[in-house]
Amino acid sequence: MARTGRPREFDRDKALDAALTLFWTQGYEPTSLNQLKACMGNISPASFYAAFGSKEALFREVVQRYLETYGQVITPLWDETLAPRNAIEQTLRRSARMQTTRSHPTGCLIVLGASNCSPENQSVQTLLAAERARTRKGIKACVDRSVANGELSPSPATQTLPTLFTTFLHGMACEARDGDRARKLDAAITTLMQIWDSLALRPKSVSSRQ
Amino acid sequence: MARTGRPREFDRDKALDAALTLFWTQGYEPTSLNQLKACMGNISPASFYAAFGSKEALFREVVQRYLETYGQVITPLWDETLAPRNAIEQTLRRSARMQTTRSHPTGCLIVLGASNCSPENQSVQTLLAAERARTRKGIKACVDRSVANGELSPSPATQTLPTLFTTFLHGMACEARDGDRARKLDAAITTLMQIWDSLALRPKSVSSRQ
DNA sequence: GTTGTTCTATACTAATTGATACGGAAATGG
DNA sequence: CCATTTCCGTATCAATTAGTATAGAACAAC
Repeated sequence: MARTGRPREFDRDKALDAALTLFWTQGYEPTSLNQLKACMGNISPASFYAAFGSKEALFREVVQRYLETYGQVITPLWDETLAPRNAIEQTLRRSARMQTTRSHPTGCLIVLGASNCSPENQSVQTLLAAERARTRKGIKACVDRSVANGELSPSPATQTLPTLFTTFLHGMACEARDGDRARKLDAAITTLMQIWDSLALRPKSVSSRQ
Repeated sequence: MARTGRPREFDRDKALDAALTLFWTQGYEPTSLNQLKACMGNISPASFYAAFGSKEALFREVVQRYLETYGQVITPLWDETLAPRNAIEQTLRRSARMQTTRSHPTGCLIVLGASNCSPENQSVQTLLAAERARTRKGIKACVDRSVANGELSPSPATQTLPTLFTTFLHGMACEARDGDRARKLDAAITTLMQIWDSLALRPKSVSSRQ
């Protein structure tokens, strides 16, 4: 459907990607509209608000794009064709690699994107907290699935696994931001996964290094 | 030594504590001078700058105070009278409890205090990164010490332990901020420490729950 | 009580924040 | 060509940012 009127002069998609990079680097609040407009191709305030509505609306769109691209590293959590152990291991390894890759900002936008917020931006903080809760739930579902299929016993130790893996996953955001490389985190993941094996009644899946 | 002149009307120490709480909750950048002055007892701008110099100088003082109080939970790392395994376990358990205690903000100021920063405040970010590096070094020293005394073998798996524990430690800041309670993290720590035991050649220290 | 010192209150600075108003430019559809 | 639609550039908004200037108030020492 052809739209009438003067066409937009900048590439909305590229502008969104540029905003994603800036928000990922600095976080929500410290990123000013001036910086955003500059990195989006020196667009005017009018163009900005016409195309994206507001700073918060842009951020929400940025988070959405992040989840659809970089954030895909954690989708194994919801892939029931994968053995639960493998799903978690893949999630950790792919996150480690993604968060340490230098062709884009390091760390995780969902963990670090709005970690410093004044009260008036609590909605933004809540947005990311909800995503983290979703991840937590995905990890727990994998462990539950493994208990259900008899690989893991429903022991107290098993019940600590979701927190253990989630805490490590979120901690990688800090380590990646501080300069840790993929290889280092990946090696730690290998050691971490041994906990699973030590709790397994009967091994159902083998370790895979993608 | 008695100082001449009009004495200060507010309690500098209490004001510093109030600033600590505010910075801990919101982080460095989103915390405005107006908020600070308000929570410090509605002190005037003149009083603020006379007593603390600048926002950044206040933050540095706040970090110092944090390290001298709440941050003391990680001092076992440098206590060579403790068995290395015990030092790390104590550090994790005490951090978990401290970060989840509700009589003050949750999470860790060193991890979360300046995670969102614009370029002009990079010095603040660097300040906290240096502290995290110090922690990382302390954890590694414990593992090295354990290898040196023959408890752990210098295997590849052993060499991943510092990253493993550090990542988990820093990850707790996120989990605590998201509402996890001490008991939950503490249980995960119990499971995490089993990795150490599985790598130990000969157990030299027993698990302690403070 | 006077002097000297250090505090506080008020007003203010220049710069920046996120967001708008408005007029003109540039395209489409007829 | 014209009419309509949409976008862009500029100027601007009120509010807030970190930080100061100035004048006077409140204490100590003498």
